[in-house]
Amino acid sequence: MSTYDRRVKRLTISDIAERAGVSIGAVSFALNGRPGVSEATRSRILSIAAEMGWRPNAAARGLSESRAHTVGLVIARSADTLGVEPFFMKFIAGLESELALTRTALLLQVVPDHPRSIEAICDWWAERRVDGLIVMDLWADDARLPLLESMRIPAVLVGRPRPDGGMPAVWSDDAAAVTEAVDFLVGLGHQRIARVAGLPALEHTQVRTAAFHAAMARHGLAPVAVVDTDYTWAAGAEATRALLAAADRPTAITFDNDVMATAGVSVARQLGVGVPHELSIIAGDDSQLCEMVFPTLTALSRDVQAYGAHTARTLLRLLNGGAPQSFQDATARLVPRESTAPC
Amino acid sequence: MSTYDRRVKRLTISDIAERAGVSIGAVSFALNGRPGVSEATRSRILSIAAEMGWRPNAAARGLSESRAHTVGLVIARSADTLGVEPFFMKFIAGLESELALTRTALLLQVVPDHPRSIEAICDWWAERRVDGLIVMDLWADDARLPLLESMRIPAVLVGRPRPDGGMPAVWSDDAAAVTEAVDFLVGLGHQRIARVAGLPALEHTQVRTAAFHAAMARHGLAPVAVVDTDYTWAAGAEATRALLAAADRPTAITFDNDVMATAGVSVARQLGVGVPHELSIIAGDDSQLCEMVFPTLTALSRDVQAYGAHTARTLLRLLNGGAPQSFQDATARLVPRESTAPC
DNA sequence: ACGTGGGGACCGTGTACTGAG
DNA sequence: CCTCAGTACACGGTCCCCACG
Repeated sequence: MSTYDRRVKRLTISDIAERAGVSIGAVSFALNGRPGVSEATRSRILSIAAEMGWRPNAAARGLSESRAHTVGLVIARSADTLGVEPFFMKFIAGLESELALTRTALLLQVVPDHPRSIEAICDWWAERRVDGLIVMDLWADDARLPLLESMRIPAVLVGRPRPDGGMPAVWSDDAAAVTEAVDFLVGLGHQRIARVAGLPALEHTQVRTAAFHAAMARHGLAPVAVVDTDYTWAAGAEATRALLAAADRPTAITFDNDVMATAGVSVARQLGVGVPHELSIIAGDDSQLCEMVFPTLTALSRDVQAYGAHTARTLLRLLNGGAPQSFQDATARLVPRESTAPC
Repeated sequence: MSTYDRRVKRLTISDIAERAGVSIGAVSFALNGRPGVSEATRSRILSIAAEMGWRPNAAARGLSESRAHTVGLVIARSADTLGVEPFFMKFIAGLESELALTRTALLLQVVPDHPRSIEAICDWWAERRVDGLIVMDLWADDARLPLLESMRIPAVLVGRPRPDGGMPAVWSDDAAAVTEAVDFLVGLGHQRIARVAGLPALEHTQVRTAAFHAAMARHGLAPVAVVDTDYTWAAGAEATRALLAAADRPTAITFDNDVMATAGVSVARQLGVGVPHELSIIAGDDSQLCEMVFPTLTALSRDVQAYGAHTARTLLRLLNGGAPQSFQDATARLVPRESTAPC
């Protein structure tokens, strides 16, 4: 016999019905705000339910409604890189602030790679554990999208909308943000600018890289280099080392996240390259980290929590029968700090 | 009419039964490995189920078994501090590596304070969304514990076991780790040592502070100061500034996490105090962050993912009817880096 | 005819009980 | 009499149909 007996009698709707002297159907109607009960009965039932602390059993409700009142988020990254990226926790907090309003739960799965992410999605869907999904870290040619479409799984994409518009997306104009960073550096007199990019398979990396080339070209400049990485500190350090060792050393580098920008500062210091006077640095994500290093980092900043909240709202609208409707969030804005200076 | 029709016909157990030419009872027995079906029938049913990609409906199973196959994790911290602490994501990844083995899902909730954490727990339990809980950030006098006991909610504590032993706990010897740090500093010749602690309401902060006093006393030393904080970078910076401005400035400071230690390095530099030659610094958590700053931080390091995995395993054992059995994880070990030097 | 509330089918699984070979 | 499979009901809600005043 276990310490915890699963078979303890728990409060059900019939307890409420009995206590109120009505049928369970009446209780159900009263609680869901449907017509069919008088206002007096409804309020009596509601106060009894509240008093007894009754809440509908999620499994029973889910079975009856064919709705789990739960959405899923699968994150496909190694735990190491996840940990240092403040982005995810902030995003999740934003998601939940919105989900809580409709009593929708969030199921989370952290898996190391894409195949296992697909596996997790299929499992959740087959078991009807989730009503819909939030899909992050979109690849340029993402195997999950055809899967989601063919299985008709409601989902919101965190990233650019697809041309066909079948799924809603929540996104911000990465290209404009990158352009602002380039314009800012050129305005300071920089001509030799390099970009340390994130995972090349990710769509937004490609968008940003294209925008970087375009912005440079508009100023009649050629990029010193664009280096692909995996977002880690080590990769950022190595990229910086290579860039600073080359003959045509850049006078400014933009990094695709804050972690790598920090690595860049660190490497520059080791090599005796002064930041910002000999090298300007811009971080592609903003977080407390950017204010924790010396010099503090000029960064592209956005409200990540709001981003998460908008994502949740977009998914909920879809689940409630709304047509797929994408949402463009605010563009990241440049926050100048100490790591950038005139050239 | 919505794009997504919730009423699409989905595979159920009766589809499998029909296809196999048996009753649904036989299918259920076959899939759950119970006696009552012949081996030939069982394997035939299993292969048909696998071929059709059938998975039991979680709501139906949960309703029938009175078990959600889901556990909950409530994190009560502001999104800001959560973001910079790599600890949580690593811990979650560790939890899930273990939960996935038994197909148990993880429900996550991030709330800003304790009362709302209690609210979330009550909601989940009343709705039977979870079978058990993982309780982190224990307070010395934690209002959640009596609640969990009175409602008989299975839970595992991440922290020291309670004297009564009613709930299993997963913990590591914080006192020993702090002692090792003090011994290390004293071994380097330090006499004036200060401690920048975390949230004073948290139990493990109190344990560490007590251990700090004891270890110092054993060496015949009096602490320069023990400063309570809220774990944020700003608090760490302020504490460091105060300590370094005082007449009896410490020659070494231990910080309760990596973020504040980073702040300490930053403030020391601003004040022209050389690290490590004039000031040694030890970080109480280890992460990539400790290797991202200059000088790199000597830290108390542990395998946080394994910690999460052990926690999940302990909870699952309890849920499967095992007696509450606590688990002492490995003690954090000191990893010397560049931020500590002889005095 | 209309507002109100009772009775019961149904959602998909798990699992006693029952009965046939 | 023992093995295997079929039937029936429980789990706790939602929601439709219909009786009653």
